[in-house]
Amino acid sequence: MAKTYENKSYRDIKQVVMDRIHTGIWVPDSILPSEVDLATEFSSTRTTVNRALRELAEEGYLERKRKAGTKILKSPIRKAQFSIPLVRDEITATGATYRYSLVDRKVQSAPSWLASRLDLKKNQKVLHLRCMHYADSAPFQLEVRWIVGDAVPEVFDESFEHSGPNDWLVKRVPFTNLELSFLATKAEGEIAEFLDASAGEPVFAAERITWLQGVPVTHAKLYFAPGYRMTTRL
Amino acid sequence: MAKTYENKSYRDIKQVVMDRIHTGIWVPDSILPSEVDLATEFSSTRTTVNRALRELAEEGYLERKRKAGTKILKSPIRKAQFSIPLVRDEITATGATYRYSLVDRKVQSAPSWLASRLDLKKNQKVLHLRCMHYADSAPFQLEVRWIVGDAVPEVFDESFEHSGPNDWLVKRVPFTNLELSFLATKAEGEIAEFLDASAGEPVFAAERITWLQGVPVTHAKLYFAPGYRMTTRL
DNA sequence: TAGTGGTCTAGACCACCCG
DNA sequence: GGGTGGTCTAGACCACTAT
Repeated sequence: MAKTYENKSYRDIKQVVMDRIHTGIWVPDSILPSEVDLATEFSSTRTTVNRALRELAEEGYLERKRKAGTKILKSPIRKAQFSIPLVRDEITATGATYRYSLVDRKVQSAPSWLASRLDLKKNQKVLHLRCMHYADSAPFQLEVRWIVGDAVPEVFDESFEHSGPNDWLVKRVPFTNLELSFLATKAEGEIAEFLDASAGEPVFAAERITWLQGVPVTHAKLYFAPGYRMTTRL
Repeated sequence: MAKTYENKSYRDIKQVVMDRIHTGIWVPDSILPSEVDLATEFSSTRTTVNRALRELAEEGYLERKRKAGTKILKSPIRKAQFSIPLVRDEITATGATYRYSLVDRKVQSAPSWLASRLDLKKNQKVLHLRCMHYADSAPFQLEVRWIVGDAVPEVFDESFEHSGPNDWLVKRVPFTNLELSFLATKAEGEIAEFLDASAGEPVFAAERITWLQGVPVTHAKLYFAPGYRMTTRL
């Protein structure tokens, strides 16, 4: 005997759909009833059902295609979301005091690895910065940044003595594309010294490249002090 | 002379809102006009404006509160999304051939560090597994996994000789909560051998803990072969 | 308590794309 | 060609919360 549901909210519908998937009433690779049918079953409207299914699709559980219908994905595409706060916020959020220090600043031609990575023209002028971010006087992050002059000419007027280029960039230069990588690397030489790490110690690093409408804006490599973890919860 | 917009789609409205923020027409910390006003301006309806603003809020640009209105955030909370595919999919997506190998399998009491981490009772039975994942015969990932027997009793009947516990778990055991960390660690001893890494070489690792309605299900630590990067684009 | 966003309804037109 | 999802409209009631 089929149980009848009389739900109202899109949240309830999401819940029922997920329950049916988990209990095996609906199985992976099969097609769900159409929105119209579900709306009838739930004594709801298509608009509400649509929102429920749309969100579940965004969350990676379903795949929707016109005419083909809504399919249950075999293995949900689990998406981990990391929020990328400003270093300052990340540090002060822990209760620690944030301190910034400019290590060096130099205008130069783009080194060839960078030109190749960002697809720059030969000899394009870039601003090269190295900065340290401290949490309660302990090294937290070493930032090695390159900013493309053609994309942001005003950057050459900034000293970045008292605050980091990231703060400045997010306020001034929007970006439309971002490539972000996480990796493990070895702390050596100066990097180890700045981070107060033993030579050869593994450190967590992030590499970040941003573009504004196809134009490369900046390349940043962030080396975190030993022991750093990037964590998220779902 | 104020320009009038006559947009229809929620996408257009999102675009206009973002443009106004980027060009400084609307500034951080200020409050946007109400949905009703915007609907009028855009010759649209509140429903459509609502969707536009709701999505921008989800994307981290706005903060919305009843009665208080919609505020522009100073520094948008940038969210990086990483999809967490099954290892198999990650490897085959590159065109390489995937191979799985069970290293060892043991039923035992939870070691104290694990019991503490997952908040298990003393002497709770867990299944301990170590597995290797290869891409074209090159080591790709070493998986060190613990599965809590009380949460998944059937797991003790599985041999996991020919396919990994992850495949099995995602099909059989839904989870409601997930903690995921990325970190850099040193390859030593057996880990280095399995990953074909030099002793002391930095490797990228992920730690993943899942719960089902508050009950801990599994703990996995994934060690990637040297050189691995986790990358995402926005 | 009044104003704002959160959500639902009922209906419509359309784009896409499978068969 | 026809069924499915994508989206918009016009209107309504409600929940929250700043004032």
